[in-house]
Amino acid sequence: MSDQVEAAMRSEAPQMRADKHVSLQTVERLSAYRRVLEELDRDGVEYIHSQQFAGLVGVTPAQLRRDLSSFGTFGNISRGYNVYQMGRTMSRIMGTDSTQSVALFGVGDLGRALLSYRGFEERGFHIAVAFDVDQDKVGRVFAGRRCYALEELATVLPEYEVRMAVLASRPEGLQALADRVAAAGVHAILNFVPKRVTPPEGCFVENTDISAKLEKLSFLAHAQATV
Amino acid sequence: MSDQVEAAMRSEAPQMRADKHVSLQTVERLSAYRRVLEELDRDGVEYIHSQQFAGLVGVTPAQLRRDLSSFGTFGNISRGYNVYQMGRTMSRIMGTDSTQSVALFGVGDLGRALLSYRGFEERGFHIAVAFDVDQDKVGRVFAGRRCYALEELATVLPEYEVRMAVLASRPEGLQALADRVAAAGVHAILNFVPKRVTPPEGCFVENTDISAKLEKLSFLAHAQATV
DNA sequence: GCCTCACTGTGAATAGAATCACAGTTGCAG
DNA sequence: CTGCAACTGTGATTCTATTCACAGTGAGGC
Ligand SMILES: NC(=O)c1ccc[n+]([C@@H]2O[C@H](COP(=O)([O-])OP(=O)(O)OC[C@H]3O[C@@H](n4cnc5c(N)ncnc54)[C@H](O)[C@@H]3O)[C@@H](O)[C@H]2O)c1
Ligand SMILES: NC(=O)c1ccc[n+]([C@@H]2O[C@H](COP(=O)([O-])OP(=O)(O)OC[C@H]3O[C@@H](n4cnc5c(N)ncnc54)[C@H](O)[C@@H]3O)[C@@H](O)[C@H]2O)c1
Repeated sequence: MSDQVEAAMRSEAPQMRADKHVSLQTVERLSAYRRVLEELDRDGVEYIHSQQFAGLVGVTPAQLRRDLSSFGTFGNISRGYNVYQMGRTMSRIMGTDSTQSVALFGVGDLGRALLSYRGFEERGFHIAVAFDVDQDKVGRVFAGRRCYALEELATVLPEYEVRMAVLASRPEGLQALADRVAAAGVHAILNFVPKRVTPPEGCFVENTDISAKLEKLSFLAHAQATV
Repeated sequence: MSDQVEAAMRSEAPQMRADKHVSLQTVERLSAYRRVLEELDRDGVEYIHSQQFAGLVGVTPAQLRRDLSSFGTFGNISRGYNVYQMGRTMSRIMGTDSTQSVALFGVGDLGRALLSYRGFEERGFHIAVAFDVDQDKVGRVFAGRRCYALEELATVLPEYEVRMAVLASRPEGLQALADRVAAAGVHAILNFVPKRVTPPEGCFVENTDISAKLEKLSFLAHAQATV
């Protein structure tokens, strides 16, 4: 093997780590890293140092390096990080390097907005199918995606190879819905319904409570006003 | 003052604290606490202990007590917490005991879903007005709310006494938009656009990145699969 | 080929959040 | 009125995340 090839391998191929513990907070920053890497790649940047990279993402360089180090070693000491290479690696780590099918539950106002959103495809997610309890909606096609009745869940989900689910239904029966979805083989649920869901066995649940965000902001704005 | 009255005051009136430091994580749990208190109140529960309360919210009793203690003392040692009283106090702490006006920027699919959502009013927020750059949308009324051109921002926001803003526009010019909004007197921004915003001076920014949530879930589901 | 410079990856130190554990209180039973 | 049982609020502790700081390294200049 020539020195060039060897050197290239050393500097280009990230040493991924089949590692132990990765903090949840690190995971949350990962998508921000990937987004910045994508922009840099579009701008034709080949290498970037932790200092500038961190500046673009809005974290400290130390934190960036620490986060990355929990997945392996990526950086070339003098040149910094290879933008393209590392973007690919991030996608691989997050499992978004190939498109995954997602199912939507609840084709209301929010559900339809999600269905017509293009951004998910760019990030490796495809809402392949929708479900609703409303008989007026079942059988119809929304933004190209068919809406099924909840009863068809167990047969339809495997058919579309659905790995993740988004809940935009109603608070009533939310836990039961989550349990059914998990039982049908879904291992990750994104929940928009403002009600607590106890994660079913073997299934991750992530909540997005928009009102809660507003409340947090309200508190902060208020608190500052009184200081 | 009779003993009864004195006892009642001691047990019912929360001792609020004009306190020092409140952790951000505590603030985020506050809305969950309030939601549960509301449900309990609807169910006619008068008092509840930290143990059961924590169970309903999904935190440990110790954490609940610690969180509450950073705002003052609420609990009656033997009877627990007064559900109604504490619900009111939570609202007051978060500044949601009276309705606040919110402005929406970007009347696209997501913006319209937010406009027709009833849940915000229940939580003390009222989207009073909308803005868009699209001339087809300016002047129209969406779910009862008028859509203005961005240029009218400086005059319209004070008119509606807007305290907070929601951004559901596009990535282009996002920072400039945030800066303008903040300059018009808004101190808190909820941003749905997947692009980093540097908080303008004196303004809090909270981001909700739905794709990032999916990416996090994808990572978790993947990671578990390989364990 | 060697030297220099500035960068990464990571132990050590610090800051911060969650949990433990209990002193002190209070409602209530008798 | 007294004693008991059980709860809160909080100091002390543990656990986790972030930042510091530097040894070791590689690219590029000469
Ligand atoms: N619209 C928003 O902007 C917004 C904002 C924050 C939170 N949310 C939450 O997101 C959820 C959806 O909001 P929305 O405005 O689209 O509500 P919506 O009432 O317009 O739509 C809900 C849809 O879910 C369906 N549904 C009800 N139970 C179901 C079940 N068990 N399985 C499948 N489908 C079911 C209904 O038939 C309806 O079509 C609500 O829980 C709401 O609180 C919405
Ligand atoms: N729709 C979704 O489900 C979804 C999900 C996640 C994130 N988002 C993000 O939310 C934002 C809105 O999504 P959408 O689907 O409604 O997009 P959209 O393209 O349907 O609507 C965007 C609206 O914002 C307006 N706009 C653009 N620039 C503006 C500005 N500077 N000031 C005011 N208005 C402006 C446009 O005219 C348009 O009406 C996007 O940035 C998108 O990435 C949307």
